[in-house]
Amino acid sequence: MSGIPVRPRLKDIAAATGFSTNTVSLALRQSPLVTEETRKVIAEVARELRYRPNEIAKSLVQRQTRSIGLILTNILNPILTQTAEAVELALSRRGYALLLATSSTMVEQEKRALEGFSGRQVDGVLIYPAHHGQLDHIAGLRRLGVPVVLLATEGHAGIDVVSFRDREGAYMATRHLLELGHRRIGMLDGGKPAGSGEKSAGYSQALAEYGIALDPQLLRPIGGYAPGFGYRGMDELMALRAPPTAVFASNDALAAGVLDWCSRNGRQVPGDISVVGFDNIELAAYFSTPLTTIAYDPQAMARMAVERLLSLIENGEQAAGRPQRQAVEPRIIIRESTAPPRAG
Amino acid sequence: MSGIPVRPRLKDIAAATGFSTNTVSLALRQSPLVTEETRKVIAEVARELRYRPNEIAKSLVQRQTRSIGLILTNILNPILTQTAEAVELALSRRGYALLLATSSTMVEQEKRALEGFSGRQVDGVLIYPAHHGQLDHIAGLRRLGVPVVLLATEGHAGIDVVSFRDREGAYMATRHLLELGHRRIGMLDGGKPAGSGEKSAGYSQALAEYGIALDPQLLRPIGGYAPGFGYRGMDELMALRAPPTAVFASNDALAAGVLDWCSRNGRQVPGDISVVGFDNIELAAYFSTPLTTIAYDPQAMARMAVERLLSLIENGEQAAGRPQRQAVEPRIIIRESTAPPRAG
DNA sequence: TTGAAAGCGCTAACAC
DNA sequence: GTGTTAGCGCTTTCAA
Repeated sequence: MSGIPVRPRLKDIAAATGFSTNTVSLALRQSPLVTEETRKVIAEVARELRYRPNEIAKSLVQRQTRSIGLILTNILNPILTQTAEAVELALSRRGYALLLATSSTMVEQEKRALEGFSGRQVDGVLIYPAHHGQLDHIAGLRRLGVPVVLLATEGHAGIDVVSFRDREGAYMATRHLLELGHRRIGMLDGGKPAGSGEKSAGYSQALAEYGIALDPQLLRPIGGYAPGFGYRGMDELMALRAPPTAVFASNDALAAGVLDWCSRNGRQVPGDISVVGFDNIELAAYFSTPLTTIAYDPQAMARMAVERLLSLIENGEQAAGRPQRQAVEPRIIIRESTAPPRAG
Repeated sequence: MSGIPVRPRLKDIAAATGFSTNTVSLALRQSPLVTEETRKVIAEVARELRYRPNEIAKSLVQRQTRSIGLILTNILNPILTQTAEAVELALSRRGYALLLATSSTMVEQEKRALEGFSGRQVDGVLIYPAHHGQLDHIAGLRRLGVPVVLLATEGHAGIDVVSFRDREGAYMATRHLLELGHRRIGMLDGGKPAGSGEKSAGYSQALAEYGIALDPQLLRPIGGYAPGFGYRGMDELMALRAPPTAVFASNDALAAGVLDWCSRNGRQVPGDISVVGFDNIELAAYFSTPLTTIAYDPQAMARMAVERLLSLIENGEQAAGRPQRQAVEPRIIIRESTAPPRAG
């Protein structure tokens, strides 16, 4: 019977072929320094032994792991899921491995994940930060020589960023409703640090351009992005003395809750109430009323971010000059959930 | 100004404190062999230098990386997304890092990912296989000494598995429709190797128990899981001479397409047609008609799988005895999309 | 209680 | 063309 299935090392191939480990190493890496013939012999034995190089050992000497770390707040958000998938694809195409961690939107957990990555010597980090206000620990990583690219709504001094313009997206959504003639427009903001978000800023900006004063009762922080929050938000919004004729929900799941509220309370969409979502999840086109929403291209975003990160890694980070900011533009997808308000 | 921000090594701390690298290593790992006092001195300097151990070097000598690899077919499937998230959580709690790869349901890509993991010396692998029929390369890994746990519908000789019973879930869905009185029940099967799946087996079994012959026209492989496939599947199904009174869609996205077809073609759900989905995605409760569907607990599944994998890793794999099979039971969530067929 | 030496599996520099 | 030597940053004997 054959030997114990221990992982063979270069040394084992060397012993079996009579060459030195160095020659074996060279041969296996297709070095032109090695004869065609020796290479064949060595390759053959390597195959027989099922040799697989130990990347850990390689990493130690080469001081690079060909792995990058990705930190997301959570993977459940469809936009982040798509981003993760696209990042993985782009990375594996380039021969990089992906280490994944989640922060649960907590800076402490984010820090821990970052330290873990750093200890594991990742060549770079892609991060969707837990809080846009607290980026210093990330900048610190960067200063330590680890290339970092932010996936975020805003930038930060000293760090590269690929941003999806939440603010502009929200602006487009609100503006669309304004152009249809709506003047009382509610917004359901699922963001955690309530109201502080980019989306509410875009909403406010659009209103301001139309000379409409911001009614704080219409801008509701609801504390979460699940459909149930949207449903409850509608309860509040529609209980107002002057309820809105249109609602901008800060993501599509919320909008699903809004649509559900409408159908359970006998309101037509878009007849009685117009609804705009955010994210353009796959199912948005299949809601009870196909949803008008804001779309990004998370794939494009992921590609840009990976591209930039790998260039920072491979062309020397500092050499790449000052931090670069790129953005993917949102666009509005108009479906059937928006229409002019009922006359009168 | 302070020095260059190079990553300090044990040696640097040794030089700074006057102790040997060995003592520093011991001290930093809280060895009782080292004096309280020396430990303090060393810890202090380590802090000042912002020392972080190089896990790669540690891995090389300890022959373990404290990382595990997770291979999924894709992350977009909500069930897999939830699984990935739960796996990440469970793992990070235990101090393990997660390497993530996707196979795109292609065995070749799966093999490549597996080799990548193996080269990177992961301590174990969790895998949702691309094809249940082709598991030999995975068993091979296992034989190489790498602990593996399958996330799958079926088991395989020689590999541990945590299975979600697709077959049983489909059986429950179909049985529910039969109990309501439906006798012509269509099934839309999104699975890739058409019709070969566990779900269609469960469907057939339920029919058989009711003495209903399988009508091949009613069991439609549709080639994908996106809502559009469900829509087109309905086009076919309802064009039959004897169309079904109920439809079992093999996932919830498909069911969304089915509901859409019904609303666009003037059929009431559940009045004219009953619909059952599969997966119980968050939005299923918010579809135009809240969807009756089959639910798992992906979190429980992930926990079981991680638990088992870590026990294989930490208690010595072979020692753990013969491969263990565990399963999470599906359950049916009855909402508003199913009802008895119209009389006559 | 601390230090010296060896070695994890590999690549890189330099001989020959 | 191929072999020898050293060393990546750490842990692990084994001495002292």
